[in-house]
Amino acid sequence: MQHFSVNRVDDLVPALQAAGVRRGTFLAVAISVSTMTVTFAADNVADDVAADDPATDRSSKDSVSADLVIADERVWAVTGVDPATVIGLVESEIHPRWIWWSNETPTYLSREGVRVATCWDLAAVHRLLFGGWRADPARLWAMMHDLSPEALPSMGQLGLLDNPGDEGSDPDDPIRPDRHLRPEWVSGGWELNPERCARWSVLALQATRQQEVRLFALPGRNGALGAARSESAAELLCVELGADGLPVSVERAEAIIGSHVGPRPRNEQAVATARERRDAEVLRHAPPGSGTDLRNPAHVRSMLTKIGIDVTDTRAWRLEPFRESHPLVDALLTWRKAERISTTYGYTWLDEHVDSDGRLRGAWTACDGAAGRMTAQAGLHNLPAEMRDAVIAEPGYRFVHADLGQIEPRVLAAVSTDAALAAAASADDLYAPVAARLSVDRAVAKVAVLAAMYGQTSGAAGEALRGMETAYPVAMQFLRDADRAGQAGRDVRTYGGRLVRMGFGSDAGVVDRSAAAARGRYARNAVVQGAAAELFKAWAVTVRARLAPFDGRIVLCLHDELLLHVPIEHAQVACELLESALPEAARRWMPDSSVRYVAKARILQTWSEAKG
DNA sequence: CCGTGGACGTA
DNA sequence: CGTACGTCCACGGC
Repeated sequence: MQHFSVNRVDDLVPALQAAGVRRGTFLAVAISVSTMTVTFAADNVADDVAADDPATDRSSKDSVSADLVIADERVWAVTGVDPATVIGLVESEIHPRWIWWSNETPTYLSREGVRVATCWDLAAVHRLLFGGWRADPARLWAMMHDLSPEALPSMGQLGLLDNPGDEGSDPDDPIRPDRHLRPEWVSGGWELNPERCARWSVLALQATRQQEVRLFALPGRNGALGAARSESAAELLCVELGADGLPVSVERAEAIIGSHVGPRPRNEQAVATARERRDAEVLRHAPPGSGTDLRNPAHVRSMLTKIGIDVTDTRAWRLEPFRESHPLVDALLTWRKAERISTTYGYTWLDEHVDSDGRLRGAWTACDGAAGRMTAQAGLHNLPAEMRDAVIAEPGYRFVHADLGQIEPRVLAAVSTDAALAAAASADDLYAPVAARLSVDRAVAKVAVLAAMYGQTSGAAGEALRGMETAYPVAMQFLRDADRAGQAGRDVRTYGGRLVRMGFGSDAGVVDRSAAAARGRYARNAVVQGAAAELFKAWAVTVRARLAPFDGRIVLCLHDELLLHVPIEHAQVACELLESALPEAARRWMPDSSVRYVAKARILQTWSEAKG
């Protein structure tokens, strides 16, 4: 291990370069804040290639074997120098592909003002390979070595006594005799000194090689390696989204909130008074003696029964037809809307999530536990359309917005390799040629396509659905296969290789018919929604990379929608970049380019101008 | 205190 | 007897 201290840190970059570390080289890093240490590990044979060039991708080589014994990784350690500064230096001089266990590392780096372009996020790739969401190092390592995650060792109150796999072994070895990671290493022990820190980065490098082998081994998943890189970059994007936040005008937001629930209350008493006043506006229409708690659905339901409205639940869409029947219904529905604003998107929400710099910040995750869509907290993903009027670009900036048009049926065409549906995707409006093919109205065609993807069997879709069978048999068979797998409790994988677990729960295997049908729909939807999420993230991280030179930032990702915040002078180029990044990302996601994807980018001042 | 179901916002 | 998620609320178990 080469060791660099304050005096010799300038030699680090030349030493890395001399060892063959260059652009795109896998470089595992571990940061120990407590000992002010950062260590790097790289393969001894530096045969990595430019990260973003699919033509020279590792997948074209056959040199990766299943037997990954790494005898002599190269390791470097830097102590006594701010780790983030060191990493920032290597990033700007070399631009490696950083390897780390999870996005905790880029989160730390971001807080220290350092952002990197590319990485390999072991946790993100683990979620891809094994499904679910838990991806801590111990679990990741265990599953990578085919050890049961149920047998994960724990620290335990009594130390070694309750760790039978650990007798007589070396506490300085991070790997126990039973091949599990040593718990006391995982939970911070690796930070104790530079030697341990170095071992920790070597383990990350080894885990990466194992993941690569797993990805190559996925049958028929040429896209899995690209998905691993894309999902890793999405983790970086999520860190940045959380740090940057969404520009919001507090003044405008308060005006919108005020229009529903009145001005900002001055104290707790005023909150209660306003609430009672809103309640009274509904209850004055209610018959005497009925339940008075509007927040209790059971009370509301019995109240409605008393005025002759008998419903199974009190959801808005169910009550909507009765709006004219009785003034109570209209008052109730109006109350619900105001109550939503008041509780979820009211002044409290504003105070808690919009910082003094006018940025709405929430935590982002790059994939949910199911099909792999991004999620966001603090209401970022379910902001009422009305509130988007308060999402305003800052002075000197513009929003640049685009969404992926009809992304799910286009992705279905691609992943199912249905040539007829792919042909329909060549149109700006995919549903037009589908409607022509089925000899139905566009609206019916749309319902039929969505019904096929979501597993809906009732309603108006039935007839057109039969037309789909003859017009697009390949896509329909693909969906049916997923449905059957789900019903049988068999796991499915998305195009990019993400495992969607179906064998969950205690009742796996023996489920009643409706539960089996629900699983079928879940799987049917997951292979489409999940693949669409992969393409979307590939697009988003491509935009992130291409946008970097123009001081623009992605400030919102919404499943098929991107919102950029860009200096005015760069808004036009960002607009073009959003559109040109789509075919680039699609090509990387899936080499076969027979399906056309569409995105129309526009320059906006407020998000609400995007219509919706 | 915590999990569950109803309700509703987004895609 | 269309999918996913986040958030708030009331309830009922502990």
